[in-house]
Amino acid sequence: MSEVHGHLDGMLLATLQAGPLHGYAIVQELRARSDGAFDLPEGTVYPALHRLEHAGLLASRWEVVGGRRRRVYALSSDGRHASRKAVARWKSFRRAVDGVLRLEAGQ
Amino acid sequence: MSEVHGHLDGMLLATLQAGPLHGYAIVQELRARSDGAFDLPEGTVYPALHRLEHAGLLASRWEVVGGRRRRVYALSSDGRHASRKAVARWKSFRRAVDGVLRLEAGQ
DNA sequence: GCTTGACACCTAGAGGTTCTATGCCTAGAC
DNA sequence: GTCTAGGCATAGAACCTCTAGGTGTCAAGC
Repeated sequence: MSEVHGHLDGMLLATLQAGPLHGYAIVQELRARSDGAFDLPEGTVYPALHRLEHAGLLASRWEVVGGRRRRVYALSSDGRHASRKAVARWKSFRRAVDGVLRLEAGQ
Repeated sequence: MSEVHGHLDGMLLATLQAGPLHGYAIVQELRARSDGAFDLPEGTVYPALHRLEHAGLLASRWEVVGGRRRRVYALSSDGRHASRKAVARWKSFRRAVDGVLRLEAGQ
C-alpha cells in the first residue's frame, strides 16, 4: 500500500518553497518535517522529481560538493503557483475526509 | 488523478459505522458528508465494497424495497476494528502531511 | 404508450502512482 | 579493506481508481 497517497507532488513542491535542495536532502527534509512518518525510498522520490521537472514546475542544475555531484532542484514560477494550489487542494481534501470520518479540525 | 487518494477503504468503513447501508446510499452519504467533494462513480465504490467484503471486513445481504433489489452492507467485528484503525491512520497521515506543508491543525 | 430521470447493481480494462529491487559512484572513519 | 553515509538512476511489479460500458426497476410528465 502506498504511503504518500497521491500527495507526494504537493509535498515536494511545498518542501522546495523554503529554497532549492538536492534530491537526497529532500528525502531527509520530508522525513524531518513529517516527524519520521515519511521515510521515502529514493525510487519514489527521484522519478517524481523528474516528472515535476518535465512538467516545468521544477528546474535543476548540477552541483559538485566535496567530490560528490548533486542535482539541485528549485521551483519555477509555475512551480510556485502549483505549490500554492497544492496546499489549497490538500486543505480541501483534508476537510472532506474529516467530514466523512466525522472529525473536527483538532481531532 | 485519483480523487480519494487511497483513503477510500477507511471512508467506507467509517461511513458504515453509523449503521448498515446499501451501495448507492453509501455513495450519497459520502457526497453529503464531504459537502460534495467526493462524488464518486459507482465503478469506484462497488469494487471497493466487494474487496472489503472479500477481506472479511463487511458482510452483505440482499434486500428488496419497492421492487428494487439492494445489497446492504454492514461492518463485521473485524470491520469495526479496521474502521477504528483507519481513523487513527488518517489522523497520523494528516499530521504528517500538515507537518511537511508547514500547516497547523486549524489551517 | 413513451421518454426521462432517479434508483440500483455489475465488470473489464486503462491509466497513474508508488514501491521493490538493483545498479553505479565518492568520501570518510575504523 | 570494509563499512556507512551520501548521492544518483532505472525497470518493472503491484495497487488503486476511474472510464466506459452494460443490466434492470419505478414514477412522473407528455
